[in-house]
Amino acid sequence: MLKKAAMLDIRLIRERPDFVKDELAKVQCPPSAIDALLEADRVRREALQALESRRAERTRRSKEIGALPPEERKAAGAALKSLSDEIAAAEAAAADAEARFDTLMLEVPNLPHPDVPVGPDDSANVVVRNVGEPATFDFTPLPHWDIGPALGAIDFERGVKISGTRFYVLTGIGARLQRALISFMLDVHTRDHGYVEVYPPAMVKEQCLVGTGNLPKFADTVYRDIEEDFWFVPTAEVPVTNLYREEIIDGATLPIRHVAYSPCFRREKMSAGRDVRGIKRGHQFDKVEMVKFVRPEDSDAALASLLDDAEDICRRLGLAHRVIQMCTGDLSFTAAIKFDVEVWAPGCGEWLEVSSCSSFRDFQARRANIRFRPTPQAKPEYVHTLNGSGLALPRVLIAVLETYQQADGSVRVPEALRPYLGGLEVLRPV
RNA sequence: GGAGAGAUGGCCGAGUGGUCGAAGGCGCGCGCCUGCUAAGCGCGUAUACGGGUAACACCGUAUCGAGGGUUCGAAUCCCUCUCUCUCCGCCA
Repeated sequence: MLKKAAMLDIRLIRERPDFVKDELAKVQCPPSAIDALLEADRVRREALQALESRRAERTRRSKEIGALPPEERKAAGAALKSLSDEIAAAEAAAADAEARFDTLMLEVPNLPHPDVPVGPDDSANVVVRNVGEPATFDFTPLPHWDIGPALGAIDFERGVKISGTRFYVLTGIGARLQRALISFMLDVHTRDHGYVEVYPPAMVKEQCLVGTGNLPKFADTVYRDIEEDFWFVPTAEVPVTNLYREEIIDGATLPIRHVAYSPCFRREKMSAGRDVRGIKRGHQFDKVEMVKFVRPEDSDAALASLLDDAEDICRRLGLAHRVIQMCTGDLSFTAAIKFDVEVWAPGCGEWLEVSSCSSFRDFQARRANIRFRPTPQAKPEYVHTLNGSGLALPRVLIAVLETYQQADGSVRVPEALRPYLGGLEVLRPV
């Protein structure tokens, strides 16, 4: 069966090509991509019509043969042989046209949401708000790559020894602190924010990556096992969004809100040589991810609350943070609108992205074919999908260590985490 | 990993080469009838793409786990694969 892999609605592109071109220009997609797509669509439809009219004829004449007495069928059938050959050729032509169309279709990025500021690159991103005062010190705060080893919490050397560059080992209180953070976040989201926890596979089939938009364009950022054709998830967004792939969801169950803890694997080829210090950017890290499936009319409100759910973790941990809205030029391939949450890390002196909250509108739903019935009798419609980290672990760990460090090298444990560490109040150097 | 069984519509379940997108039942929807309820009766009840329409209607094609093959014609025959179940082995 020919796979329908629409990312944008081809009907919208057909009917309003200039509008689509203008919008995509804002996300740095050239208009020629749309012209190529429209041409491929035209070729595809012609091929389809040619094929279908021949098939209709064959069906009609074959049925006539079926009505004949058995002894006459063989002779009557022989006359249809050439028609069948024609159909085979038409099928091949249609499959080619379809494949060409699908290829182009999958490489067109999402349309930006009208609320997104227009800009060429990250310089035009907008700081939406700052929350909390950055921690101040009467001594020079240390970066986590000094604090961590001193606490016996991070072992960089052995991480490199066993797995190579961009790997580290959390040890003792470090491992325990990360586990506490994971439990804390999952509890907050499930208990107070209404998410249903899932624990998904970290290895998925190729089709899942297409659904979320990682493939075909970003294959070089994902690890895979060639022998079994498994792909290692770069984020829980992939398995969780694909939970409902190829499904028609009962409208009454929307919105669906999931939160998932998972390891994440990234090749980080694009960032070679950058952020090599510390645990900020590794090939493997842990993350708590929130994913929502909502009715289209609810997606704007759902994004606002998703963002607030992510920020709530920062608030409860007492981490100074800011919210950045991405401009059109800095939007990801799949996002229609996106806000990043960054926490302040006073030791390394930088804002760390701990969450990226996006609405994909119907972009992923089209690719993954996730629909819902608005009412029991209505035709299925695409859901809107959203997701955001809630939050990314190693960076929260960094922010906690650096924010709560004290002059003697110890680190206070934020109130909210103490129940998860048996009441422990201070981490002390070993 | 070894052996066997299976995969049909929302569900159950017929169908082994032709008029089958698929009997029958259940469920569901609409209507009728019945002074409640239950039963009964009639009609309807998948998805996608393309054409068509102001929008409906309507027309065509595809889909009986997936892919390929045989044939004028495949749910039905052949091959490959996937998944599920049972037994054995192995494990967390």
